[in-house]
Amino acid sequence: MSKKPRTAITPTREENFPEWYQQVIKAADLAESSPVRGCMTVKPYGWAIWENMQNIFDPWLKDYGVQNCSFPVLIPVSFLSKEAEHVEGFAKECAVVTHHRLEKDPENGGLRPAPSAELEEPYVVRPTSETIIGDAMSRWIQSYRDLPMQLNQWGSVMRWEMRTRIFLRTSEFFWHEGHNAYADHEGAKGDCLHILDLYEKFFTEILAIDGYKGIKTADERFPGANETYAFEAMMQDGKALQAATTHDLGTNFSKTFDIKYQTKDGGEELCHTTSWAFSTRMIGGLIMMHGDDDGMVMPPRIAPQQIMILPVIKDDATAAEITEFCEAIAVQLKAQGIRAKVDTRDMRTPDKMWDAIKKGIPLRVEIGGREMEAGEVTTVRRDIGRDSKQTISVDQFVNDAESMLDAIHDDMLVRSRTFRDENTVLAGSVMEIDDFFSEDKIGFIRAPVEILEDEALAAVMKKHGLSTRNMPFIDEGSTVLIAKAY
RNA sequence: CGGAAUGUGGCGCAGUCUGGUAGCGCGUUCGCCUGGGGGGCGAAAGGUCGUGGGUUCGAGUCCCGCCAUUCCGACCA
Repeated sequence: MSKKPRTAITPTREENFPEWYQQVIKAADLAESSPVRGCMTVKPYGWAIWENMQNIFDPWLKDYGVQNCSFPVLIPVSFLSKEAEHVEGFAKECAVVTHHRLEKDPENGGLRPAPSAELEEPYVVRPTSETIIGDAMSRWIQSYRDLPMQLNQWGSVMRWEMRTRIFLRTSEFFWHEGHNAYADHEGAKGDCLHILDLYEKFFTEILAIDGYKGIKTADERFPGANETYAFEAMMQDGKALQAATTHDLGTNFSKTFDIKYQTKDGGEELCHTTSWAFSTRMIGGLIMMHGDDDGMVMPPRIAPQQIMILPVIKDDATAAEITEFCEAIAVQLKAQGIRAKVDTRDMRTPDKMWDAIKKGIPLRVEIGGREMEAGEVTTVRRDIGRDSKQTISVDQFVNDAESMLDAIHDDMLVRSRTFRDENTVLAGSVMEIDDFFSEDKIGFIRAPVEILEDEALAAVMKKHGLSTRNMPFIDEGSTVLIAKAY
């Protein structure tokens, strides 16, 4: 009587992808929704992923010349209103601070904003910081010698979203936002392209997620940008996830915030500014890219725990000895900079295993009396599962651990690429697009850009909930990607 | 903000139609046996039934408001 092995996550991806996504977050203990509408509480295991993202990416920015700093979380409403397109884009989703004091509410005994403490000018909780950083840059940049100015801050922003999902879209989310200023268009454009390359490197080499770099169509541009460049990844359900963007803001913000510099010959010119970001949304991307029906599958380089060592203890007599044996191996792994840990919790072994599986720890190591006697370990790769179970000597394992993790990363990246390629479909007409999505197929459509001129396109896009993702560099602007998106 | 659904111990649900002292599974705690992909037996703890009103002798159950979550749409990283 062979029963189909129970999956750790119900429902499965195939049964109900959005619900599966929620359940993975819960099972892996990444985050939960909070008492604050639309906001999430990121739990330690989830936050550890974000910390790793910061720790890895931040030095890359520093190496490029970017300096970190911090601007206020509150922005004067008057700042936001200066750039016309920018206001239009963000005004409708701003949380507004109007008072600076609470007082006892005579009506119900609770607290209320004190009417006497109303601010003359309200603030918005920053939805993004172009304006307040533009204001600073106008004072900080005087001469061509001050350029380029490359600033970044790690922080959170707030956008009052109508519909939220943990990591993918929450009212408050964490990100880094870079804001650079250059003397001319070439500088700004080069900046956008360079940082997009850094993002690509980060997504492929660290997160094992490949996608498409490209230029956004006009209607998908950032409010206030002349050009938006984006990295678009394909999730397992075929929907697109905009993973990161860089914006060429031209002189739009320089004009409104008076960001000018004196040229070598004494003239006065407007700066060309850029802004660029990725966010905690990428944690959602990791889940939807790599997760399976048993939960999270962490790419090794971002995994908070890369190797989990499970002592398999049968009786109290050998417990201490086995644990010690495990700890000694962990020490050797840690000496190589590997994030390894022995699970010494007072739980049943199978429960520990499932916990490691649901959390997506890349490599699980089981060590019981048998292994200890023989000087061996049993390893299991999370991305492959029980079929990858193998027993090797401790020495070999310690020696190969790093390359085993690299192999996991490489395989995950190849799978990501293969999936993307297999689900990117060429289409030459609006009808083909309609047919594709009418048949419930998933993936990206790659169509000639001329299709954007076709008057029938809008209706089909609307019918299937599609949007243009970008015009990918690989086709040098001759095609456009069309897909459903997060 | 429109359409739909849901809110009952930590989690998943039944109970609501037909009002009458709040139940089940998992998890948790304790004990014993166990321990290499979710084990067994026994005991125990744990709930203002989302919230505020109303109807009633009596409300988880009926009526109204509000809030939250999820899904679909519009909007968006």
